[in-house]
Amino acid sequence: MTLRVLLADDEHLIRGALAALLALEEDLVVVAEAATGPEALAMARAHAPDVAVLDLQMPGADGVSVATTLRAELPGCRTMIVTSHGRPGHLKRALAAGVRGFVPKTVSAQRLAEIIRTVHAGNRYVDPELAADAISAGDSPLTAREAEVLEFAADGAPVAEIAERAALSQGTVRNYLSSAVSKLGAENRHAAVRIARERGWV
Amino acid sequence: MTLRVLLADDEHLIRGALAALLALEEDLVVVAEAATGPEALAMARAHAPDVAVLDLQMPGADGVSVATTLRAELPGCRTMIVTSHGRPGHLKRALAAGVRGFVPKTVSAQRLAEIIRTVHAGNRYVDPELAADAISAGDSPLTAREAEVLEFAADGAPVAEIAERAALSQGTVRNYLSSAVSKLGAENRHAAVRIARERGWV
DNA sequence: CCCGGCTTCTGACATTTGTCATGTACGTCG
DNA sequence: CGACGTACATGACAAATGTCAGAAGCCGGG
Repeated sequence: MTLRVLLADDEHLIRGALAALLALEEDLVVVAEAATGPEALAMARAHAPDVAVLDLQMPGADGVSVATTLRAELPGCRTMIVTSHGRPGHLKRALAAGVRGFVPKTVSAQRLAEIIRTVHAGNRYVDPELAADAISAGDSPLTAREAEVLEFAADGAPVAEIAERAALSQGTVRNYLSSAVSKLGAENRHAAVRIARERGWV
Repeated sequence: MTLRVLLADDEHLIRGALAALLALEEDLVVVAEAATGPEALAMARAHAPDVAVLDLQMPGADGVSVATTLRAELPGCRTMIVTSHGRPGHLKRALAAGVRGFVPKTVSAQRLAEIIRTVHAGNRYVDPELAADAISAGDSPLTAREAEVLEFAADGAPVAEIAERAALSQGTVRNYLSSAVSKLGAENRHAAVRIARERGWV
């Protein structure tokens, strides 16, 4: 009884190397590979794998949104995320999307294989260090609107533009930004964006 | 006559997988692995490899600074950079540091092996797409001071702080920021920072 | 039902910015 | 030498931003 795996990562080098390493495991077989979010979805539909191993950052659609779609379309397919830069908020979003495994790329291949089996068995696995980060970072103190406005401010747009895009008055936008900045203990909104990014709250 | 390779990448998964794939090549042997910049240097000193394959982003010291040191200490050792997010400026800095190969992680393992051989033979290899990006992005239009001030502004610090850290008057800082912003065609300095980052000019 | 929190707005104010004109000093290059 | 570009500064003004007070509506919990 082999365990069928889908591998999605935009870095060809990594993906190929990973596939080779997983192929060494007796009970695992990589049935499909994908380099982008949409491609991963198409491959999953075509091959119905047991476990989908997704990179967090991919062109098209990120790992979490792929996982969400997969959860709806292929309930029998377990999903897990592998990532280089694990920000706490991503972990939260991933778990909310029904992802059962979340590991950094710093783990070894044997460990990854074990985790794939764990996930397939219906259990969950979250990297202890990432979990600790997520717990210590805690929940976002920002309200929904504050987060939304901060997101619009992320690329350095002036208040007028943010107001237009968020369909709010400029005064309201400034109030939200102001409260977000004070909640995050930042110097100004740009620093606030940076902090929220680090914590994965945007 | 085997070709001795040093592999440095902070992601254990990638590094191990890569080592396994390169081991399949008859003429290549991975003599050392490292997860950080300083570790890479120590390993290089201990094993004197023919080619050092360095990740651009590593804890401690990045690939380019490792390459610079290596160039001085072990002139016989060729260096090459492998990276996920290749920004044009990095390529320039890398070439200036005497790096002979610069490839994204999207290449296949066979290709990487070929490139390692190319580099060892004394030739250079730069990924065509990255090269095109670098050429189209061109040289930084910023003067040394403009770039310096922009860098201090990178984390969203207010002008007063930048002025202090750069030992300039606030007016001067604003002038530099202003000219940088107009040179980059940005809305404001924060957008300018983003653009300069993308182009690898910071 | 009333209180508190979230959302939304307005208006006013201080501070921080971006921009411009203008000036000095120091190199280099013709 | 004189012109030119770069580095650095000042001062002044307009625009953007940050902060505060106040006020209205909505919703959920006690």
